Amino acid sequence: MQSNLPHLQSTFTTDCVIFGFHEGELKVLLIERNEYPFKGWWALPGFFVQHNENIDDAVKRILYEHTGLRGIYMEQLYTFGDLKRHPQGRIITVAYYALLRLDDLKSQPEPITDYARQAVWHPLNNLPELGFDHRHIIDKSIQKVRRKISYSPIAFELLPEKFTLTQLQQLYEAIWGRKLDKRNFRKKMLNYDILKELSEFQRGVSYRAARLYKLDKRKYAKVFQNELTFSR
Amino acid sequence: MQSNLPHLQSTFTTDCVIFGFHEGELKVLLIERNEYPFKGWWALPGFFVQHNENIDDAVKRILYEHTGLRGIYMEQLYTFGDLKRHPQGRIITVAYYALLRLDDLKSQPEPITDYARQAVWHPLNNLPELGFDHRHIIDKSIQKVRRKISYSPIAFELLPEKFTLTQLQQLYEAIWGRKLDKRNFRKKMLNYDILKELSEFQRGVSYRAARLYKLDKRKYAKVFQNELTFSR
DNA sequence: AATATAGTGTGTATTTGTTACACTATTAAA
DNA sequence: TTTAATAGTGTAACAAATACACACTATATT
Repeated sequence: MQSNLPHLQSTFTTDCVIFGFHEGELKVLLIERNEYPFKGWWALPGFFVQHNENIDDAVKRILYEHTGLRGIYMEQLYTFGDLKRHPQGRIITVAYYALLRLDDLKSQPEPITDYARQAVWHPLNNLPELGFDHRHIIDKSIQKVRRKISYSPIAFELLPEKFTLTQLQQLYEAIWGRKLDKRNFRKKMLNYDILKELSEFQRGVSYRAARLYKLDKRKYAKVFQNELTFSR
Repeated sequence: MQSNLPHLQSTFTTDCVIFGFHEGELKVLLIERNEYPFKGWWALPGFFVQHNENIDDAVKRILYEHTGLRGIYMEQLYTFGDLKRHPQGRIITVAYYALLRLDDLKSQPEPITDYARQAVWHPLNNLPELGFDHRHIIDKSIQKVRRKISYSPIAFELLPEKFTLTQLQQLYEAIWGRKLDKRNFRKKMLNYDILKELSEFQRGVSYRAARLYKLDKRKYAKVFQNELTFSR
């Protein structure tokens, strides 16, 4: 806006809270930092946004560098700009969260960046100490996911393409942090009429195999506009 | 994060969508810009965040400079950073929205900044052409307010301290853009048990004066935690 | 004085959503 | 063939949301 400054550029970072769901537990992908500040500490994947790069593209790049995957669901969360959040001066960070199908990952992720020594999935309920204000960012993102899951079918972004109703229920339970009634959950979920019942069943389990479902993409799109109300 | 850059600083702006409610209509405070780029255009109040200033404080300052008021309700909306959004290079803006009691304003606001020639309330349904991506920012903020009003009593931030139930209903109708059933609205709203019925009535109206209500602050606080569900 | 209009105030029937709750079926492993 | 583990299913009571009916009050216009 100041017209006397010819070519202004913003220096800022982006950080991404990457959620995964495995064995009934929500997990977050953290990196061990290989650069100062907070070298050797756990932190969120994130780095400076390049000057010729849209923010969304930077996040996509960071997601790819840490998971090897593209097309991951992501959404902007909040911008953190407290004067003291970064030891080297005021650097704001535009935080995103992303939801990942863990079965799309072939193996343990190996980051291809200089600033991360390794990337490891941590259970949300048992996080190590984190650098910067990253703990605060994670707390805020889980709040947002918790709210968003009640009016938008984002939960499916965390599940494999074919899933059982029990898996879906466990996911809701993990996000909301409380048990749900099985019959009521199924009734409600099937009533939305966004799931396609498959004739396939689970394999390799030592008990009665559960039926598999997948999202009905057409109906899904409709519901995405109208907004679900999956409360409580 | 790059440890070889000693004192990094972010250059970025903040813009604020200030909502007001008057005569059954939602309004937005716009300024006529007095600086390039977009000199002479309508735009949102907003400017560079100073290097020693928290973002929230910058927004509070901007709100004060344009309305003369402090303690206005405000919330971060989204950060816009498209490469082409600012003609002088990539400047990201951290957008906020604010909700204002118009009766707190003594008169037409007179901005005390250099970059604004005047500030004028515009009806949300009839906005002029705006500079930058500000039209987009307003669209996004009304979506957010529309959603937030269903689970949080932010509507009261737009009303005078003492208000009638009809005013409250008109506000919901203006934000949601549709008519509500009067009897059901009142029943539902009174059921939340967050309003205090006053023994005062409207004055100076040429029809039956309506009873005035105000928020019951104690109960309000409780509800704010638990979250309302005022849907549809 | 009559009429139209806009507002307040109360009640009730209907529909819709939420909750609580317990047994049978299937599969693999021992 | 028994055991262990999980899948799968229906109904009734209750609460909440909605639609709609009616009555009353105040004011402006004619």
